[in-house]
Amino acid sequence: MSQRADAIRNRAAVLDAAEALFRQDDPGPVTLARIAETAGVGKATVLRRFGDLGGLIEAVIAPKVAALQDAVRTGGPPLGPGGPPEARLHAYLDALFDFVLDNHALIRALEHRRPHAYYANPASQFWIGELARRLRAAHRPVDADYLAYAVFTAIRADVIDYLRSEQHMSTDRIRAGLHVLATLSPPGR
Amino acid sequence: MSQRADAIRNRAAVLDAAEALFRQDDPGPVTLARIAETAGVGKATVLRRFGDLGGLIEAVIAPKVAALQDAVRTGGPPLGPGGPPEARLHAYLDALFDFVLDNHALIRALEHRRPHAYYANPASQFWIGELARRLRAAHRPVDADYLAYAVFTAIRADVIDYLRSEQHMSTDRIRAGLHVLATLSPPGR
DNA sequence: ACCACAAACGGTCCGACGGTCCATTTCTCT
DNA sequence: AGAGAAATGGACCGTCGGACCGTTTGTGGT
Repeated sequence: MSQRADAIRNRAAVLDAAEALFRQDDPGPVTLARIAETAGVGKATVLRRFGDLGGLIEAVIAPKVAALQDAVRTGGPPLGPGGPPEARLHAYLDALFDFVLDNHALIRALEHRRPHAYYANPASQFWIGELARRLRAAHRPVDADYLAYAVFTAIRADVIDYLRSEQHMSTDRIRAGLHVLATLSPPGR
Repeated sequence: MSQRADAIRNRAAVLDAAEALFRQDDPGPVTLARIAETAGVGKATVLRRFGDLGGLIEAVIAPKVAALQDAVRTGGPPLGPGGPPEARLHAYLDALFDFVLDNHALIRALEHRRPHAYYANPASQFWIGELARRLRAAHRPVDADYLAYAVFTAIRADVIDYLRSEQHMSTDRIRAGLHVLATLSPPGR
């Protein structure tokens, strides 16, 4: 046997506890000790299982990331393969935007721990790469790789949270702005 | 007399020390204790003068912010008032971009302490407001207020540092991408 | 020149945090 | 049931931002 039963149970308990804490309306500081306590487990158990707090957070979103990646890679069009490039780009933007809205607290935590690590994260790299691909497919005569980073940065959870809570922008307005950003093309002058 | 001489001297020493530390190529963690030690002063002196670390950092960039704001408000065109809207927008973007490059460590420190605080900062609000104004003046048929936030977010120091150091994008490429971002208009379909 | 007092000072202390250590407990296989 | 490996968790550590407070220092009035 590769894993002891209690270890598996505890692992799940920790993931559930972290998820629950981050899911709250205002999570406040989601600390290692709080997660451990909520899971009814010692801090060391959390760390041994996930390496560090960053690893735990990544483990919490991992299934959600995988689900979205599946939809993108093998789901039905236009989010999955197939369909007109224009529609694929917009469907992808919507999916990404919803993903950030759904997991904003989690993502903010990731963004906060060493920003480089957030962009370097395999999941982020996938989102950005796919974004660039779809921008290119939509034939935008621009530096698609840079624009992909710019658009991805525009959907950072901290930015969106700020625009919503402090600037009172509706999600629809932000979403619309995002689509415009990705639809823009240089003036033909 | 409103201020004692030694207080003034120490205040300057602290500002110089902080500036020097942040100015280094790789500042590493610029900590309260390190700033105090470099300035030859106790930590309490730093805190009493500036409230907290955030206040100190803001005090360090304040003169640079003021200088750029002066150039924007009362300098010669196209950065200052006057000139064609198109040129004014580009000159402003260049100035803002250079400003971030020059002060990236300082700005990253600000971004890192509660992202909301960074955007809410009066200086940031000025940059964003002016950006929206110039976007509107250039007659972009878009949500200028949102686009201003998006562009401002694209010149976050953490993002630019990442693109340069990890993605090996040249500053010229980033700068060009930025100009394109602000020059784009929706396709006329 | 001196003195008294407010202003400024800085070393020490505190609480919170992420992470490590290791003596003890608990599972699982035979 | 028993042995040994696996897992555990509370105590511990280093670091950080910030508060406290007894001591020192500048300054304006005499």
